[in-house]
Amino acid sequence: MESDLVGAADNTIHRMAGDERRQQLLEVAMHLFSKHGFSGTTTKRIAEEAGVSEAMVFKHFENKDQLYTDIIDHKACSLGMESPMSVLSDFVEAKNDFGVFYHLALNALNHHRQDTEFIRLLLHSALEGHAMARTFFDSYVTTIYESIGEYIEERQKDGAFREVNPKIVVRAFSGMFIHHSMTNIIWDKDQKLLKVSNERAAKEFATVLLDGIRKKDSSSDEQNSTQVQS
Amino acid sequence: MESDLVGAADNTIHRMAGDERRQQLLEVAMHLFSKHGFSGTTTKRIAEEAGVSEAMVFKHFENKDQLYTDIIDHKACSLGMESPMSVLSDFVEAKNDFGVFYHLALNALNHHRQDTEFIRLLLHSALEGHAMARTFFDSYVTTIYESIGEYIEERQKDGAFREVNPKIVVRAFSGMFIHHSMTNIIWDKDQKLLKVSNERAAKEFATVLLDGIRKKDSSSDEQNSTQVQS
DNA sequence: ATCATATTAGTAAGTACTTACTCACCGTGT
DNA sequence: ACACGGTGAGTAAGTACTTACTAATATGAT
Repeated sequence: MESDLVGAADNTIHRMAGDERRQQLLEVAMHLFSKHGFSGTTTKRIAEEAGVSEAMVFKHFENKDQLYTDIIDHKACSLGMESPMSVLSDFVEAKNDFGVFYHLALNALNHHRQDTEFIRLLLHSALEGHAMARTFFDSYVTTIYESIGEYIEERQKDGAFREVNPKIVVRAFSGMFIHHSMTNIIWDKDQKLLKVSNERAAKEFATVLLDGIRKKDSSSDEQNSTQVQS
Repeated sequence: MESDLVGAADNTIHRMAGDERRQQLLEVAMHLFSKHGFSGTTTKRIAEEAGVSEAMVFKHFENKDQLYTDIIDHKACSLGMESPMSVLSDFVEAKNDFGVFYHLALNALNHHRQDTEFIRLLLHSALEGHAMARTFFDSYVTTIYESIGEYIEERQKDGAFREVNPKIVVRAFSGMFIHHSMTNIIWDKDQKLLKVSNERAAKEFATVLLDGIRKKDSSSDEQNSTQVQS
């Protein structure tokens, strides 16, 4: 069907160092798993793509399952788990509402764009019911819901926000940017339907969340509000 | 691992009518495909689950691929394709903003909840890059973006909505309820993180979209500074 | 109704090939 | 000299799909 080579820039003939090859196998495997899922990816194909015999895969990884979870551990540690809250703390302390939500969204959108493969892998494993997906969700997503939820609660006490269930607000807002990323990653890769920069998207999403789309002051000025620049 | 029988309420021993069996095979296969994906589902397993020999699968369907696309055609015609806009036309004509967005969301949420298997199938096929996923997206999703987009444009001309790219608004709003459904379907099936009725969710989402979460009458607004230059 | 006939639902046992995984064995650099 | 990166040739269990066949049922002429 397809032929997607990836790590075959091998002029320096064979014989990599062990760790190097292991790393390469992880990358090749991730690429394939993210494209075809777990059961859609064969160990033979992984080996081929890495330019190595199938036996090598099993020298470096106990079995296919182990390889899969190793990829996830590896990636989850290096990229996924760096708390998204750390970047926001300044804005949270300053109670800069727009800053908080803008950077939350922008940060996520940038991550998703640069780590498409991991997102696809995550989705595959979630659909297939792999245990790791649950782990990721429990430790990562729950954290965000709590942190952002707390911020919203605080701002409600300040009288700055309406009284809505904070979790619903988090769901609504994360829905905006996560669904935006998902659409671009799995449905509309060439962004025929909607093409915007991450900055623009984050800005509009944050503005909608905070102010909605309905004009509030129908009395005074008719149209100025937010200006749109493409 | 698991043992999920589905259509084995067979007291009337064997020998179904052809169409009946075909229907049963479609249902069983859909159930399995939605759970394990295309390559994760074997024809043997489908046959087993239907309580019939593997050969029967190939009597009714040319091959595994054909079975897959037959399921999708069948489902897409019967359930997916009924335009979600038809329900909204009354609200659109009345320019009932809340009505439009509330019922758009509620309708989708109810559909997603009652047709979880099809949603999972759709996601699997999109991830696996099956041609049908693209078809579904092109014909179904695009339609919604256009219809709702037009409504928003109209309301902007009325001076009722701010000037934002309508497509971004659609993306933001559809993100709220689609991501809500997706989360409940693939990540948080028992809704530990957030449990709300579809009516409640639709209401809050529509309200957030229209009015945001920030209080408008903030006379005591000290720091807003919602300016960020990208 | 009756019984031969045609049709259809169904199967057991294959075929040709792929799958994950193993093991005995190279060859080269330090 | 030997550890270490690497392979060729396996194996047993699956895989999608086929073949050659049986038996239940519908049909229709008598």
